[in-house]
Amino acid sequence: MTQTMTVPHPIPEALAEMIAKRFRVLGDSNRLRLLDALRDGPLSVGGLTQATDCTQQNVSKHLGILHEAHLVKRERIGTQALYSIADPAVFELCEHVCGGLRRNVDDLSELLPGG
Amino acid sequence: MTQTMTVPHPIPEALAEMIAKRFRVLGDSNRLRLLDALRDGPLSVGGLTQATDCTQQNVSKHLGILHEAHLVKRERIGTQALYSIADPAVFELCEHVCGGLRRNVDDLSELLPGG
DNA sequence: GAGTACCACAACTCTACGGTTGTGGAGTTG
DNA sequence: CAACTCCACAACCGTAGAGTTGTGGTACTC
Repeated sequence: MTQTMTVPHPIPEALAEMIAKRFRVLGDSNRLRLLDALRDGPLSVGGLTQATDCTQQNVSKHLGILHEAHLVKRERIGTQALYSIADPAVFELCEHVCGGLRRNVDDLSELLPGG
Repeated sequence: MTQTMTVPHPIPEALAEMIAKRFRVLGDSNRLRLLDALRDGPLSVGGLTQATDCTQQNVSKHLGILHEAHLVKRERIGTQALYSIADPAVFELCEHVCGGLRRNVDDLSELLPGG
């Protein structure tokens, strides 16, 4: 499962920008919380607006960004728009980041007495 | 190795912001290229300046950001500053992102005739 | 058809951040 | 000490992007 080193080296400028762009899409806490809210299943814009404490317009805007990045799927049901996770792999990404953060904290902890 | 679902759900606002912040650090192509340039081993600021086409001040600034995020280590040797990868796991992150991008492209490819 | 949800687009403001310029400090060399 | 190299800090400018406000469009309901 751990496909190793498919990224060319040195990395082409264009690829670096593509990867960076996706990282930027994930670099907003509201968008992460929207994705998190969709873990239990599809939700409408109204439902997602309640899940976060943003305005409906703001939620719609962030969902548009996530949708353009193919991170969520959109399905229209009557007057509603049902959003769902397009690729569950995004959560693995967050797990990886969390793992890195944890190692950082552990390293700091060892530097302190009683750590 | 695949530690599953250690991220709480629903995700706390503060944690979402921490994860988002790290994503933002990785959301710049020059920083990704700096990390990529360090894959072969430690390099000085001068060396990294040559590897990219940025000014020395810009490289130093980005390295400062990467260092503050604990993504690179710094070691002073005389007048030089040797930077190196602090946690090789960042490359796995990039691999994951690349995997997601590939799936997106493949999905698009199937929609086109001859795909 | 009138009224009412539900959603998304556009324009605007304000902040965050990338890049440049200028400069100063630390270390080495002669 | 003087000159030079290497690096990082600070101030500035320009732009990308997050959030708000306003609004229009689509689909149900009565």
